[in-house]
Amino acid sequence: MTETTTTTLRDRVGALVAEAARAAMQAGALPDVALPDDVVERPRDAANGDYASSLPLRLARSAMMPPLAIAEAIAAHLPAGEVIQAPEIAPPGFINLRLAEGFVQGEIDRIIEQGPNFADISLGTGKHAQVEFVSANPTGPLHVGNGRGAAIGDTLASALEAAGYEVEREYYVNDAGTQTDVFAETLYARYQQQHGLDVTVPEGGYPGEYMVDLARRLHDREGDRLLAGPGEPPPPELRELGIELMVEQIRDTLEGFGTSYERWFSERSLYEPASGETSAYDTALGTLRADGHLAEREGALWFTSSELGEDKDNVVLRSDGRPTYFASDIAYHHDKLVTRGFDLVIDVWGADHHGHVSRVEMATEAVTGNGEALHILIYQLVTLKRGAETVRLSKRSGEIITLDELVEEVGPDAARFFFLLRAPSSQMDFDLDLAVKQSNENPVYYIQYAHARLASILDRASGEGHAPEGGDVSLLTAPHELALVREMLRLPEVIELVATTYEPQHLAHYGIELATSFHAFNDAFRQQNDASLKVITDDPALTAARLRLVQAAKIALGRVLDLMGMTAPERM
RNA sequence: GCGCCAGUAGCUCAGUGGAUAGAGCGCUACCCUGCGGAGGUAGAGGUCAGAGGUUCGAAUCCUCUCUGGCGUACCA
Repeated sequence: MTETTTTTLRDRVGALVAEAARAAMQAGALPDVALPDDVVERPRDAANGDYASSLPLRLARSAMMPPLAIAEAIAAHLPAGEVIQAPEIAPPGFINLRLAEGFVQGEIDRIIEQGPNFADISLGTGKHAQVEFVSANPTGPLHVGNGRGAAIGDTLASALEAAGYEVEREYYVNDAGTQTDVFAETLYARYQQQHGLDVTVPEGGYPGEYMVDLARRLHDREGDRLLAGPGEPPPPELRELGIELMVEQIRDTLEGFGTSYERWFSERSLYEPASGETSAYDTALGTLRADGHLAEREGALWFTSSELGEDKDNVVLRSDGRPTYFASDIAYHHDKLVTRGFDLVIDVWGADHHGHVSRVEMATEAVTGNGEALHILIYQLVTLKRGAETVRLSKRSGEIITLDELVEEVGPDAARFFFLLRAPSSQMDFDLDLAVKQSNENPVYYIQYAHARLASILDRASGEGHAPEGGDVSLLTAPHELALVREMLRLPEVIELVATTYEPQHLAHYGIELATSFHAFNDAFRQQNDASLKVITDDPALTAARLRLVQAAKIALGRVLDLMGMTAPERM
């Protein structure tokens, strides 16, 4: 059994350079100076090696030596080895490192051994993480903007899993606030209309047509038993059933988008004491009160965040005695971090909520003492366009484009990938006309096509009696073959990057680059007009070796697609 | 007004203080009796919004200005 390496290759190479630097210090070739954490990076230009270190440039000041002299001192203690070739020094003070050919070849076997676990790292081993995302009010269908949150949150969760965390995906259901009152009133009006009553939707209610559909479903299911007397408010059960139906609809939409959750967390449950104990709300507010973070003023109860550096205080309990959503948020984060004890909690919010970030962070720190564990990820809003025309995203505007409609038009894979390509912090335009018109040119197909081609080659080889088993990877020496392996070896580093920056777009861009490497590899024979460069050739040993490369590439590409929640088709 | 996020190729966008700033789409020219052409190769296209500053080195960090999005409720 081969030992599984769960650090990244970058860390391994970096450790070699750091060791060499320390050896140079011990030998007196270099003054004893502190080393930075990261000593190697991936150079932009492959001509500068697989990894490069700018350590000499960075140490020049503290070591009081010219960068090139430092580079030579380090390089002298950095011999060629199993992993890297002899280093090259490049002005003004870089040490360029190339992976040893034998090492690159051997990694093919290791990737096949690891199979679907290839690229797992141990960054989060033993830690529990929670990613909460979408969490839209259950008062209407999900729109396109929610899709961005779903793609980001789900992929982030997958990347954290690959990084070793135990991850829970959670949807926070706002079933307790004033918006659900408005929802219930609107639904009740539509429900009454179903029974021929002349009632209008209340001022400020939800005008959308979906409320009519919802009322019809309610009518079909429950008949007229939810009708109250004239002038009476909607019965509580109607609200419950309405929210239930809406949550079901949202769950269906997300499943159709390829996203499912471990847990649907009810806001209302924060106010319900668990078996004779105090509720999460009482516990959290009690902590704040005990620590002197609450003050009564103007008949309301305030979180005195201005004493903690915030520009103003925030109401937790209104003068009419009803808690605000902020109060729920405090209790919710206490539950996440203290009651459930997650080591890492990521909230994925749309930019329309960014005004809440600092106060929730502050309150979380106050109530848990562990604010560091919370990371609130803000994604900028999606501007929806039809050609040049901007479509507003709002449940209250006339036209809303639902996530269902988007999935219907472009498919879940393309929709997810489109969202994942953009950094969360970047505002993005989503041109519906373009998405439909150019769906065949969407980069999602570029990646999936590469996967289908890989599968096809293995199929064909199998039909002709070839198999990857027993192939000798040391026969693979062509540049386009080794370049493909090198590209695969980046995946653990990409996962580490996503799991530490919480920015899933790196995965999407990497997917394109890996597919590009494969397409270039696969078309080399055609470009060079040389049939001996094909995978399946007259040479059985070479064929078997190349099939191992193809098998490994299929594993790597399949992993990337899986992390993004996309299908990895065997044929298209 | 104040705060947060952004401004990079014609368009949509990547870019972890390092070497000649990239991709897709669009455009130009090539490569098919094709292990799947939804592909490959090459090319044109840039004042990294502007001005200062920090640094051996800045698209990246800091300050200011301009432009856009969002927020700034006892709404969510």
